[in-house]
Amino acid sequence: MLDPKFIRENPEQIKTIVKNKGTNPEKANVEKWLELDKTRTDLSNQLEEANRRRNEIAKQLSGGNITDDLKEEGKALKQKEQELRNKLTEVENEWNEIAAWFPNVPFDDIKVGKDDTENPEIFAWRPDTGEIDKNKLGENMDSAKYMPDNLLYADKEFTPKHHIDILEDLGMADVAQGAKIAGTRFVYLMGDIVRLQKAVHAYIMNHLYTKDFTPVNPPLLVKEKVLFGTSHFPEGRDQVYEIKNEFLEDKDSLFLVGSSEPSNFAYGIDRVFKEEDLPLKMVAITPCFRSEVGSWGKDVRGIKRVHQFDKLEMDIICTQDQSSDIYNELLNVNHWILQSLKLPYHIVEKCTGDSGYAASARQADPEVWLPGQKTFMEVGTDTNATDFQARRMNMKYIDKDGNRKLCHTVNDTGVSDRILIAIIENYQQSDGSVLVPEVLIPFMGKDRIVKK
RNA sequence: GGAGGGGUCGCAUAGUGGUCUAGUGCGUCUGUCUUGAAAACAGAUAUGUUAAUAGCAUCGCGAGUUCGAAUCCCGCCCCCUCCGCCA
Repeated sequence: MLDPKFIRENPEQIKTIVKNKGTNPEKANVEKWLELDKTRTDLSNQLEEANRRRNEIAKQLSGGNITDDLKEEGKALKQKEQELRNKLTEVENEWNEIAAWFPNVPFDDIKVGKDDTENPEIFAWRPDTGEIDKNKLGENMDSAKYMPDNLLYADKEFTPKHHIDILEDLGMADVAQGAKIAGTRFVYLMGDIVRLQKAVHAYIMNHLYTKDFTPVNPPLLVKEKVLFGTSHFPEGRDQVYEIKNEFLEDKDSLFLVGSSEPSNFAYGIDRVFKEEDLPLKMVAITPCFRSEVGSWGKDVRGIKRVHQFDKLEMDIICTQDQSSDIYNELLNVNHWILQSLKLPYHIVEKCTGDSGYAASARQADPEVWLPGQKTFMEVGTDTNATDFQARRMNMKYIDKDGNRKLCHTVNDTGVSDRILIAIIENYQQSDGSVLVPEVLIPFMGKDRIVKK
């Protein structure tokens, strides 16, 4: 949510942002909003004037000296007030509805681009030779030609396999049974792949504990306002599973979160933090649920895009001065994870056209190189939402001078289950086994995953 | 699912139709006093909105009665205690 005052004063800028971000201009209709805004102010002034007069009359009548004239005027005012309030509510609803579609203002240096093919690469790294010269980076996949052609950890040269083939050969994934009991894009993961997942989680959590993170187990079924708060609604409503049945205590629906981000940030709803208590650095490992509507024909093979997966997610509530540094700090966590797992990767900063997430003022995606598929796979997203989510969630802090200010929110994927794909495809061996990355061996209790 | 109690200004409480946006205590801030601190005394101390030190809104939420609602009616939410059921 943007500050109405800001919209009022910068309508042309909003139009540009709507265009650059590819937001539906019918929904994010600036002109219509401005019109409604005027009507709203007008109605609101009239209503306040009516209320003022009504209060005045009530005061005059207090103490029992009732006169019919004033009583009649009061009665008439009540009528008028009712009408005004109805109109105002109507206008305000529409006014809010449109404003809900205005995306956050991107930072000035964010590239204007049409889609992911124009995302600038800001960093690239491979385990054997280290960071790739920044001059060699470009857009999208331009650094691919500097990425390893072959598997870096293979015992000998062979044609790499797709992760799902490796998983099924090793008896660690059962897609067919998942589909049978829950439908397509549901999968059973079993055995060492699960142990590997737990190892990755433990490895990262131990690191984050030293960085002042608070582990959180949040609710995963939440009310609508939570998903509105993070801006998953209204834009991404179709991505979310709605739980609606007669057994809910509340009549309103609940929604299964697609990430712990909404749940974690909702911890700050209607709160006023003390400045010295910020940043509040939360980390949660939770299941995530996504309908994936609209991408039913995409990534159908394997576990890259499924309806349910686990994610280690970092969510930080901070002051306005802290968000940029926190954003970089989280990106450094991503660097640390991928480098210590010795996975080749690059990081792209999302251009306006690829940053569909309304709350985003800046976003970057770490993407791991898959030598077998000769492509990068997104494994996370670091997002600075500035005050966009905080305004929707009414999340504030009191600064040193006693002023109330909106918080900033920053969120980043630590790892999702996609990291398992990255590990398996990069560490596969000619005999079908998979090496365990060195740093995970103590957490895994073994150095290789083999067929039973 | 059944029975009862409760949600008021940071905290604790008072407040059953007008003098209540709201009293009192604690806390916090400022001042007086003091070398300084404490104590005592005096004053201040909610948020949102708006150009506004004026106005309006807000006593869990929503709707209603009334000229006028923290207070009355209706619906809902949340918390606590007990019983039942269950993971």
